[in-house]
Amino acid sequence: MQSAEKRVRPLGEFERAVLLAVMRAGRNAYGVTIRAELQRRLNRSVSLGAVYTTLDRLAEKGMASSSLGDPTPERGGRAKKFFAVEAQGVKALQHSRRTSDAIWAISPLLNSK
Amino acid sequence: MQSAEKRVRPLGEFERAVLLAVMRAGRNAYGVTIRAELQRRLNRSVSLGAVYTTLDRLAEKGMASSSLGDPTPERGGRAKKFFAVEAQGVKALQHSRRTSDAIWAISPLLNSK
DNA sequence: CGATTTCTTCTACATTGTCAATTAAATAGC
DNA sequence: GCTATTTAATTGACAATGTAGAAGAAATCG
Repeated sequence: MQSAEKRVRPLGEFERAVLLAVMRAGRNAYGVTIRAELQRRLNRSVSLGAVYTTLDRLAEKGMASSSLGDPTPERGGRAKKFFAVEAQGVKALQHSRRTSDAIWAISPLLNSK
Repeated sequence: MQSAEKRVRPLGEFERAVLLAVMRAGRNAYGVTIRAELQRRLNRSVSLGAVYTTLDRLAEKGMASSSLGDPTPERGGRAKKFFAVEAQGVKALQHSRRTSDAIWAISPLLNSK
């Protein structure tokens, strides 16, 4: 019997970047660090709002999860909300990776410089 | 003196695929062939409407151009509208390629299997 | 002409991308 | 206890992209 192919919801490009950034940031993945990672990598500025919005949507889709951090910062400031990539997220990323490769493979003229 | 960095408008992922498909189809790039190429590559169905809409948007942005084909088909049927990738489109694709690579480089865990 | 074929246009709407502005929670001082 | 200050998260909005399905156009054959 064949698996029903749960149709993995496709990821937008920014969602992908965010998910990967979360992965990258590891146990320290929360708004500010994620944003920093994104800006560094994408080499452009990204608003925190954009990050949170995307993070929330990813969470809704079950690709990421969040947990409130210990409310014991060093010097004031609201508690952090940490994010983590869920199994579905990894799945989606892998699928996304395949699609991305397939797209670039369409025309060999543009391969990695 | 430094170039003003004309800010290359970013390409959405589907736009990218379409542009590459046009490139691929070469002198025979028009709705039907482009769509076929996309479906084969992306391994999923794509409506003609989606293709044309995207093609038009790319043209508006100056990344692609079109020209009406010779109105002399074999057996009825409206004339074809051929598309070609413009210099700006190539530029955008290259830029897009770099960004795409940068994104995947964020977390090495997902690299090409 | 009218039927048929091959294409392109349109109309619509869902999803994503992105901010700027607002609100919340914490803590150090007074 | 207040309140200024700090660090984060949440909202509200809107633009850009993704994607179809229905409708319209142009050609050719009988």
